[in-house]
Amino acid sequence: MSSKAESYIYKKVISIGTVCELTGLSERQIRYYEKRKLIFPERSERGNRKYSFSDVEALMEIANKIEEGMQTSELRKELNMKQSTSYEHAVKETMIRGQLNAYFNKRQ
Amino acid sequence: MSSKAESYIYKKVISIGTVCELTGLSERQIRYYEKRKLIFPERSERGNRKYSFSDVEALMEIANKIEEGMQTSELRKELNMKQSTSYEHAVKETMIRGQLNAYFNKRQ
DNA sequence: CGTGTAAGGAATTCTGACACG
DNA sequence: CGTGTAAGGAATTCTGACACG
Repeated sequence: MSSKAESYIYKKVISIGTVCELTGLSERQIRYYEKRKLIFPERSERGNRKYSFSDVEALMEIANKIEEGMQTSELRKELNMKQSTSYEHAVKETMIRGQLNAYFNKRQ
Repeated sequence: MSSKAESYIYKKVISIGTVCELTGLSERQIRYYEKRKLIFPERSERGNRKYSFSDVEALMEIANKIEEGMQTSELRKELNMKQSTSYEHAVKETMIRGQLNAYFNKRQ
């Protein structure tokens, strides 16, 4: 009754001020990393940015990498790679599933 | 690297406006249930209420019970019962652990 | 490139109170 | 008892810009 396995991790409910407290970053920094397409907050009706816990984690990793001298463009490339990799995985899975379906459809 | 098992469910990071959206309740209602000691938000430095996902779930249950005609005083009693029950459990566990410790200490 | 800051406006949140019932 | 509302102030958030480098 009180525990649904909805992933609260991805729910965008945290406002920028709270994200600042959680990450130690400034609003300026957080908005800049958004501009560089490293994070993707949602917007409330009024237009206020809303972040998830997942975003907060991502921001802390970004902050570390930046401190180490990495540039946002490089971080952006990393992100693209991760995404294309999981995209390829998805494609592979879809293909296999297609083969399985074809197989079973023949037998039905 | 990106998944820590911290319970985000209990982290107080959601502001009252967002809680309104998530629960469908008014700010007035949410503050009133706090006054009746049914929920316990934290406060930011400035004094703004911060809620957890757990609070949001609790509020939705409260809202249901209220709709069914239950009063906040009754809900408060329910809460006391739940808490005293888990308190009793904790006491029992502590006692058993004490016996175990006593047992092993003797043998050392 | 990454970040600080002052600027001005619009929405947010807070509290205590009047109101109905 | 539970909730709506107008009131006034204080903090929040937003955007675009100037700045340094």
